[in-house]
Amino acid sequence: MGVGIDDVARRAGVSTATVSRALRGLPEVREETRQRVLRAAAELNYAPSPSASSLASGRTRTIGLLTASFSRWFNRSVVEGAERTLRAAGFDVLLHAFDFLADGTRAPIDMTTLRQRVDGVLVLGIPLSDDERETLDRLGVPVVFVGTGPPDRVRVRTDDAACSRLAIDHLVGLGHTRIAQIGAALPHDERWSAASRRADAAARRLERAGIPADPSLVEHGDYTQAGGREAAARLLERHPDLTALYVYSDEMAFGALEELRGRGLDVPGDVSVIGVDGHELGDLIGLTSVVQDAVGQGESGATLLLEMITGQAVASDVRFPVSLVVRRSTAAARGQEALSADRDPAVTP
Amino acid sequence: MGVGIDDVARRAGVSTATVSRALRGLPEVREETRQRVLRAAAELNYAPSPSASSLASGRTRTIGLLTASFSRWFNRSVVEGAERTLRAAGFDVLLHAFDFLADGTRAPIDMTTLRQRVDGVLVLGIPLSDDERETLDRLGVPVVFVGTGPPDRVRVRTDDAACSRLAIDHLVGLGHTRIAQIGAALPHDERWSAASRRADAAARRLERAGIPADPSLVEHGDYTQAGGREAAARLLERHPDLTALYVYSDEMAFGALEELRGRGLDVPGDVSVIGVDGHELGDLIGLTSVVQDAVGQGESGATLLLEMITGQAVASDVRFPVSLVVRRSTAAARGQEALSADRDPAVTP
DNA sequence: TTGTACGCGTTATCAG
DNA sequence: CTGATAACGCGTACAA
Repeated sequence: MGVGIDDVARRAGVSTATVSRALRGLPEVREETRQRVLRAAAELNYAPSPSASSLASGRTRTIGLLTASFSRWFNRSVVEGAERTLRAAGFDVLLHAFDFLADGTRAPIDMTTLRQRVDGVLVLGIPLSDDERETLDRLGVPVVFVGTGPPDRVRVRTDDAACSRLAIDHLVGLGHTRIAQIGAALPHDERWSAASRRADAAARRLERAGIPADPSLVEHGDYTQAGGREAAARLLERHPDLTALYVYSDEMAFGALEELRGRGLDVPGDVSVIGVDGHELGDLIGLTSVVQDAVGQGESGATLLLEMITGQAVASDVRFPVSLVVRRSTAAARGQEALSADRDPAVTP
Repeated sequence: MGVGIDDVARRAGVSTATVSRALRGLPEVREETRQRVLRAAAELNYAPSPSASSLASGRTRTIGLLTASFSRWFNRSVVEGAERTLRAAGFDVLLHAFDFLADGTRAPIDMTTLRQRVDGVLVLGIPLSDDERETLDRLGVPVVFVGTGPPDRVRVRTDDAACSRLAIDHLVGLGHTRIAQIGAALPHDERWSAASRRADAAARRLERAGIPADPSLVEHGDYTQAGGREAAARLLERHPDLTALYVYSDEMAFGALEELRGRGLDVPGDVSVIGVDGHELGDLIGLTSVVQDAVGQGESGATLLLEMITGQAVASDVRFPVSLVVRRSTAAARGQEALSADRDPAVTP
């Protein structure tokens, strides 16, 4: 069934080898011959079989996209950017989404399913175990990490230090001293995750402001709204007197807002909340946030991967800038009202 | 390079044919032989080459997922459910996302890239042109439509009539008569899109309530927040006196809320708003909504597709139920306060 | 139940 | 610049 390369060859009056060369745009074909082949292919509505092509060439024109679930804004935004870039370059995208359990763990990823299937792999927001990294390496294809990744690999990420700096300095500038955080529990690779970089940077900024470190002021969520809500509940239980919350993602921050509202606490009257991401609904909800360009990180990661596939040398550590967008969810700590005289007095979202 | 099927055969002391049969779990292999093969394969860390396997068998164990962009909640939720189901069945997912332009149009989809690449196709929320449907058919693989699809195809969808019935009856029950709608402009297949089904059903319910049809009370968005906001602006420009808004997706409804707030209008004091979907943030924002199970629709579509691939007869039209969740964004029309005496008086989200 | 041998549709090598 | 032909690695009739 189906029309094959030799049908085209026969019709164009050339060999299959020439058809293959002409269709792939190789330079050693006379222009007139190429046109003849192109016409014959079009007339027969010919399209090469990807399996046969892969088998013979060893290339697949396919990229594996390993990502944590779309329930997280960052992941789906990165996927959007990466998919678009890869498709524009003629690559297909094989999607592997992984669900994390509530405690931050997940089932181990079986990389062997990708063997011989992809020309490269993009890993989004999933810290991999050493074992997983090793089997990934054994695939023998380029790998790019987006969002979180070991320092010796090609990676694209948010400037996490700047992230925490902007957030903490903003809160400190408003007079807050009882500042709690909602980060992320991650089973693997903790030192190189975005969450741990943010935690480290936050600790430094707090110290710099003369605020003593207190581990009990740090809780962990799973980057979902529900997880953020639960983490906020645990914090408020332990520290009813906290006045500010630095949350590592907008979605977790939304969950925290729900919890605060549920407890009858006013935002920002009683508690200021700042998130990270730049979620589309941040404006409507009035959430102050450190925003980043996630789609751009996807595009960038895809571009790097494509360059590696064509054998180019690439920058190994691309860092994306962040910026602060102040909305209604943060305000001066009690007793510091003067500082915020010019701010919108509107209350909870 | 790499270990092949004959390495395994040699090690297990059998032929390559037996290795192939044993590894695929075919019944005609003696159990003892199978174990020997399995052990040899494991020891050599063997995995069959997908390209070679596809080339020889004609099967790919891959599903094509055609979807409109993840910017829409429905799409990403369906993808989540479908991906999980397909992976659990041992199928890979090839992701093709398509961006719609603001006017509801998009670049034509080139289905030929899927030829010989997939065993089936899942189409999510993209109305296809006749031409696209035809080339899709020529792929010769089963196709399932989720969210929107022609009546003669296997499809999974929301009960759109119930959707509009719940929404309109809710608003009518609150005493509203100037009810505007934000639907979706779709370039192809308009008669069979979810939006047109909802529009038809809404018109019927309004008529039933004695409210005359007025096309100028219907606007179109692109299912994004920004599109919803713009559509709301156009409606309010034309009909400053409208008191209720039935929006075909929560995200567009969020955009409408932004526009209303921007104009200093109170929700639900001046205008009631009801959306559709069951977006995670509906609760925090206080949006009344007709909720549906999008993840379930993804799972269902994937299951149907898998059944079709194995040659089973399947239900051709699966309809998912919807239900109404009332929150703060809807209230009695002015002059009807008595009806809502028991409702939360809270104002704009 | 197992083995043999051919075919799947390209690409790449090497001559010409 | 073009053609002949050998891989590529596995599935599957057919034979045993």
